[in-house]
Amino acid sequence: MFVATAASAPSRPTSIAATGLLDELVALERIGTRHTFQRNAEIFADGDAATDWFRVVAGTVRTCRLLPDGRRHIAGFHYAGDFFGIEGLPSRVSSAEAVGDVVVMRYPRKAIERLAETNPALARRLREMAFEGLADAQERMFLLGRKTAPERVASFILEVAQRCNRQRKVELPMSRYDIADYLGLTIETVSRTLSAMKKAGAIALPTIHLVELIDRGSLELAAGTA
Amino acid sequence: MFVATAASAPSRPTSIAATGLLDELVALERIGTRHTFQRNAEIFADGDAATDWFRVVAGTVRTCRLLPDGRRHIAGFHYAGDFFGIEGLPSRVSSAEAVGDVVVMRYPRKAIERLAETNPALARRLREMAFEGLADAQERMFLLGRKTAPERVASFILEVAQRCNRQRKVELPMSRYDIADYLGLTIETVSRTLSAMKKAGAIALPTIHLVELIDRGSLELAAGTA
DNA sequence: CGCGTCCTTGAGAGTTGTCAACTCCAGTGG
DNA sequence: CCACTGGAGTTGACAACTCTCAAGGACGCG
Repeated sequence: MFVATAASAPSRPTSIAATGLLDELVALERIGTRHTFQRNAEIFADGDAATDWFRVVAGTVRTCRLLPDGRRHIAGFHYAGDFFGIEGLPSRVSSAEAVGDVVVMRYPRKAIERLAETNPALARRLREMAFEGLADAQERMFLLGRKTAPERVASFILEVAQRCNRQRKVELPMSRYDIADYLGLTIETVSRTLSAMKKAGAIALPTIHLVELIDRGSLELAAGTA
Repeated sequence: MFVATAASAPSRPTSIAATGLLDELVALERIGTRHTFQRNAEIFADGDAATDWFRVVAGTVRTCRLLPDGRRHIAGFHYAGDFFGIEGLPSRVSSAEAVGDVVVMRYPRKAIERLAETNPALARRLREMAFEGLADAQERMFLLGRKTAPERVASFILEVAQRCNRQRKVELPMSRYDIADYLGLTIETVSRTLSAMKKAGAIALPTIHLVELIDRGSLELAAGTA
């Protein structure tokens, strides 16, 4: 099970066997505990001590930040295989919630650190993971700072498609509200933009949570950066 | 020299002696080479092979991304002590430029990786650095996704003040254009917002590149999250 | 079948962007 | 010494994109 989810994770696929990671990953697995959460359940809360790391086994997790007046921003969606809650702060500045029903593994941070001290392969993997996270974050900052609403939505659809290895039918497990808070828009703007893309023939929306890519080229063009 | 700059770097100060990092840092220093760049000179370019990591010794560096139509976003400013160019991608998706005259150290990535394989303390430090970078990036994403122009500018001033350990007089080495591209605004909006803050008595602007914090409380209030 | 939640669509408002003129200042050369 | 020049910054008027507010539709669930 673990190997399967680990293999489905990578944006930059590395052969587990080749890196000699397998033993380390098994060791990691041994210190983890399995937990399930229902839709919208809180996995950890803003202000909690950040004593654990998490990894998604099944389902989708969102990490959120709130402003006192209610404005919300979603720092990220985490899919099967992804680690989350791994920022370097002693306490949480965001909360993590289940988008649908999810299964996660929880690893005590201290135990991971101990493992990493003696397992260079695991240490390298953790490092790579963090650096990949940095690259992703820069991509998102660019989107939030300089892209228009249609560009953001197009980028988002393509991002999910790539993350989940889908060519035509892309599942969006999250609500429009989640998408809006992820892209720095409002639900109305997201909805309108999707409708416009549908009318333009770039996508179809067979159900609320499914996007079908009709004209990928025009989406990539709209996204600004493919 | 190295120890001094390393000591001036941390947002989360860790005693170098206590972590036993000193030897590793010296080893790191040995594989680095020193380089100087003039104002606006390019340190690395979009598309270059990401074979090296960099650290600022003196001055300020900006990392930029460009859209074909000319829109620019500044992914980050890097001050003395900061590492930059450490994302996990094989080639650069951004360029790095000197804001003023700068001195940087360049470290071959492979050599760093080799060092990290055998030095758990260095490996841990690199990991911490990456995780801190992730936390910073989340803060920035929140700013770009959900904060208003005045909130962004106030947050920026406070961020620079904290980064450079200043209480009242904060130096902004970068141009208004740089600030705008960092905050996802236009120079006009940045300029107007600074003028409004000045008129409101929150700050003074003795010179173009200097901000004096008159009423820090109102700035923190305006920033939304202090 | 009714209710609630999520989504869509419309109309109008507001923040921020665009375009343009003006100021300020450093550097240069008459 | 002063005029000229160019870049950076400021300010104003207007436009536009996105948000806000509001109503109406779709769908699932009791």
